[in-house]
Amino acid sequence: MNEVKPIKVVLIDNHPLVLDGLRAVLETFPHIEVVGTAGLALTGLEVAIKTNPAVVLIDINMPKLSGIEAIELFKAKLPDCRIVMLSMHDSREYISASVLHGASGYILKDVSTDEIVTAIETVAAGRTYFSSGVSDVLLERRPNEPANPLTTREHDVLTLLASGKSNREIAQSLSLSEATVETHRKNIKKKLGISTTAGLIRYAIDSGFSAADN
Amino acid sequence: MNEVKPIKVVLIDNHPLVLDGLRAVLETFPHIEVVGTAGLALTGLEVAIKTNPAVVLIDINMPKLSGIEAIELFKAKLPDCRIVMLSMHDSREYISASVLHGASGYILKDVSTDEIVTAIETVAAGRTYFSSGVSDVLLERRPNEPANPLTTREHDVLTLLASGKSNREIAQSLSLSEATVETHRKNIKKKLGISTTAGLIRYAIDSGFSAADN
DNA sequence: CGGCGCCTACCCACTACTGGGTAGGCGGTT
DNA sequence: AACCGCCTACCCAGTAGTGGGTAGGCGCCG
Repeated sequence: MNEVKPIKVVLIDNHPLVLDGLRAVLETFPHIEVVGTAGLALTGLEVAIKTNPAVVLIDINMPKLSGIEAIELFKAKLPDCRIVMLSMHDSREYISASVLHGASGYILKDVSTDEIVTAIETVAAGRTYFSSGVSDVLLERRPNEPANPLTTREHDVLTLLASGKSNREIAQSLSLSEATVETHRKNIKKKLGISTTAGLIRYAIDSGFSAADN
Repeated sequence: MNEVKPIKVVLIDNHPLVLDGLRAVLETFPHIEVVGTAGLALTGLEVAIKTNPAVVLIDINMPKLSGIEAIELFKAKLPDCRIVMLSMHDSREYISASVLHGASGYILKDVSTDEIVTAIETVAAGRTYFSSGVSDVLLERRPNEPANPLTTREHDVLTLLASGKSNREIAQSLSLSEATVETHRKNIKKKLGISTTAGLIRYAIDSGFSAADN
């Protein structure tokens, strides 16, 4: 059905390796055309505005701009463009958040390339695509449950926490009382349903907080 | 110089995406021949024994077998095979550890594909290759400094710690006293020069401990 | 056999984090 | 104006982790 006009795709990932690899693989399929790639969400947006792709594949774990924020930008500038999130891990909160913000698909990076092609075809046809592990997460969660990502301040605290700082150091960095940092931390834990510090840090790293190189 | 006989390469990575992508990219170079790929270190070893490649590219962040352990296995079975480590982050201790265990190269995944080709050519020619960020790390460190990776037990403890477990839970998992787990944790911190739990977890995740999907 | 490294385990005082509150100020919405 | 969400900040009792020891048992190597 899509043999006549190829599906235009833009790829965004901060790993050139993944980018070039994905492009090389996708270009072996005649019905898919990679019209642009980018290493940052913002440059990706520029590329997409110029090329008007049907589908954008974007890594959720990006340095400057979180995946969720990126979805909003893309949806605002290119409302007809379908967005597929790529993620290394199945960070539960962000799957639902992605969907709520308008992503049409969510696939884990440990998926086969065939499945990525299927995902592109499916969302280009106007439907949604979620890789196996992902749909489980979505089913677990009632739609009225807000899946509220964190507030700005909570985001700040979590980022510093993930970079290996103690409450006291975070308080100093943000010019806050230590007590306030603890309040934020408590709220984050409550929101995410995570009880240990270790779990918080895993969550932060998996979700693309934390520059990952301190 | 290598145009006549292509360099035989085996790729090992637990992300099919990276694997297929890397293969697709490398196959556009006539002097490089990908003779096999694998998603696990052990299956990779089997493939390598059958195909006798000149170079093995292996992800340091593998579920079952850590990158370092994998190097030892490969060196034991295939002493002439040159090994290049692929890593997502520049985990300082493990760069040196890789080199000490016999890796011929260490490249970060956020490197261009051209640089990967250069790395393959260089190690196949009998030299070593380290991507830019990596060589800095090596220079920082005196060769007599042991770069001692952790003991088996410390490795176990750190892995569980990174998966979000408390000392008590780790003690239960490993059938140890809580006090012993704390001793191990103290020793790990001393060895790595990391004081916070958060820092430990970052280290663990960056270094390819932690199954990354609990 | 003596030494060394590792694993195990405990003591102690101290500090940090936890999880439960409450609460004032601020800005935006109804 | 009343409400709500967010940011700020504190109280408290309890638990967990820190950092400094010591120490016995075990296996390996010279």
